[in-house]
Amino acid sequence: MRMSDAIAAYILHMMETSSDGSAELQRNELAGEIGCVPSQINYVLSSRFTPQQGYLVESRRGGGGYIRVSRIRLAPEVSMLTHVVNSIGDTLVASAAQAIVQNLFDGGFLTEQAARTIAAAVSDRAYHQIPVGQRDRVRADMMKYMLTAATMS
Amino acid sequence: MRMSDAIAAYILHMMETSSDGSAELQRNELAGEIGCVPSQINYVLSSRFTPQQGYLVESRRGGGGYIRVSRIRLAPEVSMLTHVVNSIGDTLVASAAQAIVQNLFDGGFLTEQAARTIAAAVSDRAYHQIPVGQRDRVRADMMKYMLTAATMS
DNA sequence: TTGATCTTGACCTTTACTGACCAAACGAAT
DNA sequence: ATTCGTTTGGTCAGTAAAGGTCAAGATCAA
Repeated sequence: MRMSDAIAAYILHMMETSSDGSAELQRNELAGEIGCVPSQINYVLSSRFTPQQGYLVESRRGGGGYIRVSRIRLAPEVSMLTHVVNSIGDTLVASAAQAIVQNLFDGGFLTEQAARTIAAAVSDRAYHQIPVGQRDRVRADMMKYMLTAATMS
Repeated sequence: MRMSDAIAAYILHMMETSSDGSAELQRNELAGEIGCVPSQINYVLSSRFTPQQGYLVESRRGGGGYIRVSRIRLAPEVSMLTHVVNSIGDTLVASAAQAIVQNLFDGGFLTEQAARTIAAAVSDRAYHQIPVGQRDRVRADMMKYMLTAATMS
């Protein structure tokens, strides 16, 4: 198992077991327990706990410093999908697209069938006929059209 | 025996003997064992483990990367979708795509949200960045991937 | 012969990991 | 209040470790 996955799992577990659903940790201590360099914690936070994936990360340096990770509170349905659509730029990489779909599904904004369908439509394998340099643009378009349509249900 | 057949057989064997019916492999390692170049694994996956043939391929790059191949479980009630997927050729015009979606929705094979989503993804508007002559090919691909994904649960 | 399928290798993109160096917050001494 | 050492976390560039793409050539089958 990748070390990054172990770190992510650890943080997720902390979030699940804590009373308020957030994880509060100390960077050096966690790095010591898991056995990695401290900066890898930052790598995991920035690659797997981004706002687009539905997480909020706050931190403080100095004595008594901490890192707190919590799930972003989800807004009402229509405004959530609209907000996500508006946040998508002209291009969208496959991994970011998958994260968006996962987050919307977790938040209950997409049915399982719709989520699976969208995930398939934005996966890299669906674009093999399209030149590599253009895929992310088409994907962004596709995602916006689909989420907009999903909103109207 | 062709090398591609050997690779396909190897993957199939992995799937049969694994506990969950899926094969998880590392591209370079498998290429080394079988004695072919790594990229041939991709060729085999894209020619013999397509959604139309009933397989789902997922992969991840980077350290600790992997390729996972699994067989799509087909429930009796979704044989309709399977049949539709198989009946789609290499190209698919927008009007035919809309008709297919409408029929599947009417038949109760798609939820309303999924139907709206798919309809958006195969509508002409979604393809304005793609050269006209290529749209129907991409659309056919997109439709097959989405319907295949929609059959899974 | 000719079109489809197979094979290969050079080059590319993404993801993971590490460590040196940086920046901020705290607290005690002045 | 200022200074300064200590304790945190932050950044970034480099390296390594995967898988992906593409086009050219080889082989096979009709």
